[in-house]
Amino acid sequence: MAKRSADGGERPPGMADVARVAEVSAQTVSRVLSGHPNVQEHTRAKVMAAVDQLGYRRNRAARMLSSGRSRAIGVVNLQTNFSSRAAVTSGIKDAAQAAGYAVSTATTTSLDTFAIDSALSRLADQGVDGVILAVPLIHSSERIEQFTRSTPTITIDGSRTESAEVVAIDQALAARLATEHLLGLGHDTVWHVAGPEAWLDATSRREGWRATLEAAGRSVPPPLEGDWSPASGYRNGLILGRIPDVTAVFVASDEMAFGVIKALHELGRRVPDDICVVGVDNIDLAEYCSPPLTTVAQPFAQMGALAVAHLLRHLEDPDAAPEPTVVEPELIVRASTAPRAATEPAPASPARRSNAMAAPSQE
Amino acid sequence: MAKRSADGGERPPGMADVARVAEVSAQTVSRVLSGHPNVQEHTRAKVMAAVDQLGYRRNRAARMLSSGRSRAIGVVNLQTNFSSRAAVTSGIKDAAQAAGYAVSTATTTSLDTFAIDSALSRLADQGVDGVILAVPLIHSSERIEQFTRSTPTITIDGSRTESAEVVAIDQALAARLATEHLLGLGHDTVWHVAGPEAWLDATSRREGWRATLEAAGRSVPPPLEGDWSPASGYRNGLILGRIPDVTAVFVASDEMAFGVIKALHELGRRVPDDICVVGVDNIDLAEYCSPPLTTVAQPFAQMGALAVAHLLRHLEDPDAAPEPTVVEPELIVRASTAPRAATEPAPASPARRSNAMAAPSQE
DNA sequence: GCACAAGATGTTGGCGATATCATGATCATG
DNA sequence: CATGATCATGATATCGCCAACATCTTGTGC
Repeated sequence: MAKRSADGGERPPGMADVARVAEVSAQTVSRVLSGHPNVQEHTRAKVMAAVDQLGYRRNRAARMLSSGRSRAIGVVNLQTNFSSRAAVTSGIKDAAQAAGYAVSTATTTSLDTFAIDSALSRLADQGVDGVILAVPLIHSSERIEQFTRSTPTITIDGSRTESAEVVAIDQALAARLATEHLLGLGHDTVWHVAGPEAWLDATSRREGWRATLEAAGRSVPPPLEGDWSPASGYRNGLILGRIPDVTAVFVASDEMAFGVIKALHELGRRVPDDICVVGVDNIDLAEYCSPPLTTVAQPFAQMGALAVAHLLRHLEDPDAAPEPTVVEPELIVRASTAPRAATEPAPASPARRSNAMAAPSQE
Repeated sequence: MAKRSADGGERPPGMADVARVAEVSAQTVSRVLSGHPNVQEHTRAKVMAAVDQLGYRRNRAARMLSSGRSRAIGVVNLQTNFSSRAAVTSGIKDAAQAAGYAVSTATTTSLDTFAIDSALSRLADQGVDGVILAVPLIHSSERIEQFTRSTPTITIDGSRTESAEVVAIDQALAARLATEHLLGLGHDTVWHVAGPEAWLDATSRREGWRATLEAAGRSVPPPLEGDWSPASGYRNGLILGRIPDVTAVFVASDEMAFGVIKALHELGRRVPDDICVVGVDNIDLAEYCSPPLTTVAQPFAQMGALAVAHLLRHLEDPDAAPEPTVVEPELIVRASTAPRAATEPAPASPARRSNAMAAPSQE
């Protein structure tokens, strides 16, 4: 068995070593280290002294094996470069670390049931105590339901399952903020470049946009759809720029908004003079777009922290009532939107026809 | 002891259960699952059948405790939103996962010795078998050296320590590609916005830039310095735009380049007509900058994979010779650079004198 | 002053897997 | 056909810690 053969190195100290130095039993050491209340101050001090004299650290594997808990939580995330995803994860990590939990993330490259299931199994293998699901659950499978039943799970993108608790950003509100902002600037209606349907966030934004227009008695233009990438924004921008009616666009992500704006530039439509654009996410570069992008900031880190809080509460007390929670986004106004009245007649060179259809076709 | 009390749920099957079903000993199950060669095909099949009949999965904690190895590697990373960092991590994760290793990341918010040391400790607590250090090691402390001596470590940002192996992108080459590209376009010399000195990547780029200029017999302008953020690029752009001599700038990151370009726009200096800009990283949005950004793409994922390969090789065979490895970046030419000759006389508002001395002093 | 509660610490027995050694079977060789 | 080598498998002893129970101390009420 584990014989740190060769190496000549001495193995790291164990609880027994600490116990010997502190002249107490190993169990007492354990109690001190776990913050158990029934230990005399005097004893505690002796133990702590021994601990850092020896540079002792508890062995995670042994703890886990013995107690059946890992003090680790898992996160399922989609593998992307989008900073919004990273921001969520980092919020989760900070909160978890503060609570003494480790985080292990499993990334998936697709949203299909199999891929998500396999990410969950990887986490299960790691022995996580709970999971935060940061991807949309389009079709939940029996295996997934079974997992969420046996392992406390929080979803943070709006997915509902039988047995998982939900923490999310109010996406309908995000859409309403953006849309009302544009209407308030004097636009007759607002067009929309949505995210992929598979993403619940995306559909919530789309519905929020639609509802806002309807509530205001405006016509609802047909929504376009992208895949969150700047390239897909660009393709949609090439379309929007050719529709004379379009004066305001609500784009479901900043990355896509960059693409839309680039396309509009190329078509000679000025932003914000001819067309106003609002994004979502408030990525770092939003302010450095030209023009600086008006967008809806999402409290990613806060949501991550909240998800962790809920999960840990659930882990400590499995009977706690699951309460869905939403956090609110905030509109950040920059220069990609401006009052419509002030800049009505725009003689800028309108759409040129040309090889502008170069956009590669993809679903 | 671990008594899954209450819950009424039956505990997951153990190796003994599998052994019983397959009518072999637990040890044989272990052999089969570890791919040990000395097992008859017949037996192996029986065991496998039992395994997936029961849905058995080995308990990681027990394995770890018993074998002393965790089959997990750790990554130390800086907490940022920059996609380049995420790309490296994701390259690492993929490669590790493919090899059956888990990855746990520890993020640090600062580069000081204490913060890095504490990130390493967190990883040590997790019991990782090896570590990939993705942040620069400015001052290595005794504790850090001790860690790298006892745990196989790879650095991927150029840090050298006594006992860690190095995998890195050739940053001097990145700088040379950018600088030579600009010189090749007819510029007399090239200015530089560097990253923070603490980052070895940044200093390598700066030295590569300097060396290239010197080799070409050009004058070397004083380098400016940012902190990788778009905001710092913007600040430096406001300075550069006021210096009439400046016609070409090599910016040490795309994010900063966005800021530089925004500043130049605001000062009325056209890109690329008046000033050419080259970035580094080739982030997703680089193509959607206006103008689309010429940049040096770095093979982040490849480097991550390579680092994992080296680390695992080292783990399997501790005596393998440590061989430093570099991977090469690639220049991506877009519209933020153009031949100088073609656009010589640029009557754009030249430098105004003012508070342009804001440049922080640096060595 | 006694019985009993509550607090402080020690003792024992695994958690689930793997390493090591032991054993029985098969096989080549002289 | 005996002898040792090689292969396939089993038995046993932990790995380092924590849970449950046992024990010993101290304090408290009547």
